[in-house]
Amino acid sequence: MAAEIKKRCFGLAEKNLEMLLFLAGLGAVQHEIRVSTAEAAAAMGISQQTASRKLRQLAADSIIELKATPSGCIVRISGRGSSQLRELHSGLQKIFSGKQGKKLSGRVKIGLGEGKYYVARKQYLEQFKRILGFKPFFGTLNLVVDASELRAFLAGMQPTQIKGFETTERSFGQIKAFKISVEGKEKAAVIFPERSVHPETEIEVIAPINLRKKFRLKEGSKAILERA
Amino acid sequence: MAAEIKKRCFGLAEKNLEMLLFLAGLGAVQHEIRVSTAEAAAAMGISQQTASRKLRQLAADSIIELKATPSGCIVRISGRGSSQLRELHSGLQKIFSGKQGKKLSGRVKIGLGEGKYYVARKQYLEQFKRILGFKPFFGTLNLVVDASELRAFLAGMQPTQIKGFETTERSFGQIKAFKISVEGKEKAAVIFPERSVHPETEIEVIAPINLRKKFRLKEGSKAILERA
DNA sequence: ATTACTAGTCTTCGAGTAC
DNA sequence: TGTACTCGAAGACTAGTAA
Repeated sequence: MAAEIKKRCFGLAEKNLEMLLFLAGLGAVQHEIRVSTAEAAAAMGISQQTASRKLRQLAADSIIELKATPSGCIVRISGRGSSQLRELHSGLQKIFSGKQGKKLSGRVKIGLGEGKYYVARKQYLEQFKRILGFKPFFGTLNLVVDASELRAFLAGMQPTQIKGFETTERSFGQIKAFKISVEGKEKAAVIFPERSVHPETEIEVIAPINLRKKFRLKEGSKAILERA
Repeated sequence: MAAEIKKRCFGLAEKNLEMLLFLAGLGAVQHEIRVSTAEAAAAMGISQQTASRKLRQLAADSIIELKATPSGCIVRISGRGSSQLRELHSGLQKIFSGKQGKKLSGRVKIGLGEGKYYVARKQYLEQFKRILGFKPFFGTLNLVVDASELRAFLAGMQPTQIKGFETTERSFGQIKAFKISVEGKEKAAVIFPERSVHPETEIEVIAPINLRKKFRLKEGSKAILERA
């Protein structure tokens, strides 16, 4: 009975989307329409009872305004329903515009310099050189990015594994690295040391040169990463 | 086990649409992506097991190509999946373009003249005059239209009821009428005699004048109806 | 760390039917 | 014709767990 609140990818917490689309297709976004539950049921390949129930559920969730009369239902999609459909629409537009996860923009955050400490270990350096193809500059560029943009950006790439190792003092965990380019030019890599628990919206970038200097990046500057 | 085939409004026979949208948002339309079932599950507010099942269902329906490895899933949306998303996209575009069900185009079909017989009854004529506001020309214009366009066109209008009656010889059923205009000018009405079983894609139009003559319509000519 | 099977629970469906 | 209730059946979900 409790109204479940689920966060969904497209702002679409709606399970009766199909019915909503059917109604929208009948023009219920713009104005009131008449539908019988049987008509909707036939169009969607479900029973009249289920169509009736789905309509009432949509109405209960304020997705549509519903007046059930003995001669049919008068339906209009509410503001909330429209905005859900619009969100879906713009989401699809993004997908088919082709600019999906090819770039990632972030804002520079001057970190505490922990990155330096890890990256400078010679056991890591040797692997970076061999696997990524460059000896990283001593220091990392930290960027704050959007979590879902980051996910989309990374999903399309193969990660490279940098193995961990142990010294007499302590052990160093493995690092997951993704080859990228910065500002369309500079070869670089996003690294995820598997031990250190980063916030989901913060990433570390290493490159053969001092990125901050080359691109004159200050705290809060915008930087664009692209797939390599 | 049998693959159910349901005809749906948006060409979307897919119940795992949410997962499909999630994958598309990660760029799986353009290229292969890596996702773990747990990651997808967290993003969608479902369990890892369900995410796994949904992925396999999508793969079984050839909506996606799926390679499950011990280090995650490699997913790419198939041609079939893409086209379903595209259809959804264009459907939404139609909805928000605002040209939803405001007009209806049809092709003239020279009928057998049955319409004349009904329409010309003086008991009907009297009601047409009173309720629709005009005395119809002796003869109907038959149009072949698209079933779903017709449904969308009619859903946005209030029907007017023309009552049936009985003569000594036989009885005449009631007629459902929708006030419209033809070619943006001529006042008219689409009528549905409730007795006669029309095919879903054929409608009868009555007007105070001879529409066929006025607009020079022949068999197969295109005619546009608008809401009144 | 993965994927995915099994089993029990919970949700959703639709036939019958009331209004 | 309509909408919508009940209730038994079918399907979907998750926890536990194997691999």
